[in-house]
Amino acid sequence: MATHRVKTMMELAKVSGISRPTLSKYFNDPDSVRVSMRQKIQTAVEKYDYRPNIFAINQNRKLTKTIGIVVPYSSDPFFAEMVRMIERRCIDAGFWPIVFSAHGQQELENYALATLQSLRPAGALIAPLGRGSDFESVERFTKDVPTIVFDSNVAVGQGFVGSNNRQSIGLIVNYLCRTGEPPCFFEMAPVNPNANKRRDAYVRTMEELGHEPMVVQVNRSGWGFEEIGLTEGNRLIAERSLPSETILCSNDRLAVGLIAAAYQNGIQVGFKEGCSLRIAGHDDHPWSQFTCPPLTTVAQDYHAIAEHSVELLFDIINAKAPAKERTEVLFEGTLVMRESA
Amino acid sequence: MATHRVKTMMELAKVSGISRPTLSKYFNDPDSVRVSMRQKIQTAVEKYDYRPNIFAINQNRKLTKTIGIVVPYSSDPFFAEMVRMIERRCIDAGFWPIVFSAHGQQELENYALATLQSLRPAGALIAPLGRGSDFESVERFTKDVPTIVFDSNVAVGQGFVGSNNRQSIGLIVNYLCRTGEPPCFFEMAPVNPNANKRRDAYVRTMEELGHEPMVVQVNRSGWGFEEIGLTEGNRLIAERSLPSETILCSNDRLAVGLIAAAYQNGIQVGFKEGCSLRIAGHDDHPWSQFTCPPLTTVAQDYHAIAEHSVELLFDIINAKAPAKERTEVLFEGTLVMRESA
DNA sequence: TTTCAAATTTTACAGGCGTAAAATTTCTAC
DNA sequence: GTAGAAATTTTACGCCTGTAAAATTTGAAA
Repeated sequence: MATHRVKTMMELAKVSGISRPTLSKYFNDPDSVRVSMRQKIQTAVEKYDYRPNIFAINQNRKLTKTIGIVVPYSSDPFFAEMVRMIERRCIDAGFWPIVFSAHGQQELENYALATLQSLRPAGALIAPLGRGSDFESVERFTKDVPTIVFDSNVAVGQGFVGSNNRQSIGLIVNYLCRTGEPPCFFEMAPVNPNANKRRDAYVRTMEELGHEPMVVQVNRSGWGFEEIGLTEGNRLIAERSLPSETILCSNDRLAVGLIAAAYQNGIQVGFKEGCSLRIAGHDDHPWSQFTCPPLTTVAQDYHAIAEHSVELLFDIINAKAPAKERTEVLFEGTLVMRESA
Repeated sequence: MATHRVKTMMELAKVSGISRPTLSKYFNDPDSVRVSMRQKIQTAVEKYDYRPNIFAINQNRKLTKTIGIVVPYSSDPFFAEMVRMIERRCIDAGFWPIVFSAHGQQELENYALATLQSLRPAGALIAPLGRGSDFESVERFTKDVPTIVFDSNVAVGQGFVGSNNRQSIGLIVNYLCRTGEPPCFFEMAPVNPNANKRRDAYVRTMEELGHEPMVVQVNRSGWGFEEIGLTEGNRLIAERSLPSETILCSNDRLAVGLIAAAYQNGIQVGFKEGCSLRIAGHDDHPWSQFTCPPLTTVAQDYHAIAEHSVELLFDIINAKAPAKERTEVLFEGTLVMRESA
């Protein structure tokens, strides 16, 4: 069966006795040819190990089968997980996902968008850097490519899918207040809209419950959240400047660092007798169950967000008309009670 | 300056009064045209916001500027970090990196390789799944594309760059033996050559030091290392079947899970007075410094591995001749002493 | 067997750029 | 100012597939 390999569709047409347009039709949509023909083609394709030239294909198609995925930081477990789910859905739907990470840098986000744009993708799913984004560039991109924004609600694209921070923060603040001392809120300089929404949600919930909001903002930025949690946690502990013995972190990665700081200072973390600090997070990152103690947090609905983002994008692509209205979909968080708070 | 956008090189030639072949030459290598011409072109390109069509370009070039990067699991912090460094180097060298993750699945690794191959990349840097790889597929890929293998030494491609496990494991085993009870070795069913090499290195070093090797292998596989460390750690502790109070884990992620297990069983981990278990890892993952207690481990030289892999690949690409001999380069690990052992 | 719609083949052109060869212009050195 | 080299332009063809339109064949129902 190891016949010489065939490199063009024309050659395949010759050796298989099938016309080239029919082959072309088949590769565009295997179901568009008769069953008998389909099988004949499949046999020939395998026999001659033929694969269409991606570049030639996309040169003439108005719409490629490429779906761009752009995330701000690919090693962040939240995004890593999102990417995995999104990729899977795209492949299953016959699309060709291609992933870019901005690695936390505006320059690289712009590069990714420019590169992606020149690939003329059918659509894109992007989680912008947020505050670090070059808004003009992102907007220009979305003017050209059907785009769904997820996680960080930058006001561009045909839609947004994310978490309902108001609800999820409300949930955990309520829990923390009911089970002990009302929490203070630990955050760094906000890097994206989520961070702001979470702080605001914290403040509002505390006020609703009749407590004084206590926001501890440290003047740090970047994507090394754990390191910030550790360093600043050490400082706050040394200065004894934490306004509460219950600390709600703006996200799990910050909490991971803070827990490390507590440990290194000999402070027992947890909700049980003998513990002097309660620490909670937000997101339910994959590693949050492995902290010591395991982290109490609010889970974002990863699956729903990924699923819905992709569905929304496919709808827009298939509609072939830019949605007249930017849709926003928010999923609710669920409380995950572990040992830390 | 917001003139109407120009979409083809021909149009750009018309509006700028520069011939198309010269433009083509410029885009292939800006240095191949005179300075005055270069500036004229750059001005026109910006004015008309022109970007060459990637598909049309690559259709005719024998060699594209694409560099494929394939990793077994993009959310593993080791690979996430490697990808970041490799991407950066490629971009700086004027190449176009494109990343694929196998997400731990053979099927997806094959898909990634096939997709990549049809992009006709100038070269590829791949970290195979290892045992989970479809060797035939990987080998077929490397026959077609100049490839450097990193991390997991599967015997394909033009070269390999990785860590000297013999040395690094020797280092930490020595350290552990000098500072306390000789370690047992905790591993799961090996997923790649590294795992085997590390165990063998452990056994040999122990023998050299006159100690009885104690390998604890748990019959689990997959990429959820922390979970395995936690679950199996809990079991081993409950059964009291750990052969030593010093445990060297085959990698940091396993150690993270094991530390969590110890914590949850009320066991103090560390090298200090009052601790009853010492736990060490291998790799120095980004989050190993945030465990409780911080993890003692051996650092792989991420930077050197990334750097050298890329250099090697560029050498091969530029030589335009397949290396007659497969080169193997190993970098040494360095001991990172923290609190856990 | 006839009939007609559906599938396939034939023919032909388009897409945007690489690239080769010959003709022309521009620059550098004398 | 001029020769000679280097850069640029002109001209023309090729890459591999998409796709449209007309001609032909195929298949299944009547």
